[in-house]
Amino acid sequence: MNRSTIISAALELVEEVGLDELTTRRLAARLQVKSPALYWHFRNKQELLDEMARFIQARQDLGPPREGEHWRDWLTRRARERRDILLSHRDGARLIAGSSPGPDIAATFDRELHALVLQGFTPVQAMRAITTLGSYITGFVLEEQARHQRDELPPGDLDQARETPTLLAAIRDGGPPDGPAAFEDGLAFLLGGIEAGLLGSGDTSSAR
Amino acid sequence: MNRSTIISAALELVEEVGLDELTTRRLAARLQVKSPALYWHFRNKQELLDEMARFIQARQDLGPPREGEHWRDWLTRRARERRDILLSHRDGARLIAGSSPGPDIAATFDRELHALVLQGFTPVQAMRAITTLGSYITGFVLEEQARHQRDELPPGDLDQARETPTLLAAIRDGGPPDGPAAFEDGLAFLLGGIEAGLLGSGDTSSAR
DNA sequence: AAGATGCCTTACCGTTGATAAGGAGTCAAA
DNA sequence: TTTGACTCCTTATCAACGGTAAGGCATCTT
Repeated sequence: MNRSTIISAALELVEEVGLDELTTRRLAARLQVKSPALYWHFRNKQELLDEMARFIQARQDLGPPREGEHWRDWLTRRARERRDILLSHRDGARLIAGSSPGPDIAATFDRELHALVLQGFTPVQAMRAITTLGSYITGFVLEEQARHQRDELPPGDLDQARETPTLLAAIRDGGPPDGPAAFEDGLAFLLGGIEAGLLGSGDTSSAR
Repeated sequence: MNRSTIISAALELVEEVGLDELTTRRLAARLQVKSPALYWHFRNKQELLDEMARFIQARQDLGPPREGEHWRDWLTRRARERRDILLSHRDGARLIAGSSPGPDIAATFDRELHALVLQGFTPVQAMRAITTLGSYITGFVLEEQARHQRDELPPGDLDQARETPTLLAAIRDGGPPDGPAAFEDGLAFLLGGIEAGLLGSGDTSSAR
């Protein structure tokens, strides 16, 4: 038993019972071990959670843009992949939101910045583009998963029909405020704004 | 002692010791009371946390746009105010991210949608604009506050100088990935994209 | 005067993250 | 071959947590 096996077991356990029910004892039991044994491999529970978050995020490395791929398509792929990864793990957004990044993440990040710089971004523009997308995705999936978990007990507050007509019309025409369509629309906002930001500043060869 | 005094005391306590150290016993002690007394007023701790989050969010109601105010300026004010509110409470983002909205929030939301519809948005566009901004702000401040709290113990990992040159250049020129400048840039991305989304769809009277 | 209700206390429960101390197995040096 | 160190786990135990049960004591109502 090493750190990797513990992390894998912990992720499996979260998948089954949720992040709140991930306790050192349950995790130890699943590993056929008593709970203090875990503290030989991890200083404390937070260190385990950090590594779990890093493990999830490490799957996000789609590499540089493909040959001739426009940064817009590449960032789109990247954003969707990131949301998919967070969604594919129960409480994935909560998990990564509460942990520190880690050094290998920084290296990947740097490579991504470089890819954008090659397509005409300044380093600052590249950083802003990626971190803004990151904040958006984290916030979006966080709410998405929180609602999904909350809706197991619906409050049934449907007397609002006359108090929130515009909201109801919006939901009727556009679906709920979370979900794939909402994500895509927000993503389009951001990519459009990033492009406009590029054009606004001096240099521009938006087409590659 | 009623619900309001408890909520106020709880918010003060969070300000002093942080959300993780908000326990029913500490809160009760501050109110000169034993901890089970709280359960007369609240069913459980989550209900208290929800109301705390609602209390914070209730301060966010800057009303409809001013006379002649363009939606872009109004949304900008709204976004900055929201970030300021979250930042003004310790762990503010974590607090509101983990709680359910509440019905009065829905009413405010509807009023905001209506204000945008009056300026040419469809209900769906209005909803998308506001919720996307919301996801971004939540995600941004969440990371901002998490880092602020984490940086009390800096890891000192500065051997990365040659491993992440683009990232370092970006930070040198543009400051850290959180902070006011980063927020403003991301906000500008979103507003630009929202405007482009309006223009892209049929109707357009972007100037009011 | 008698009950009902509101608000709090004392006592207690199971569970949690975490520490201390120690015991077996392995492996290397004397 | 014995000794000691190192690894990795166990047992025992801790203080603190969220939460419940039962009861006490005012105050208000009838």
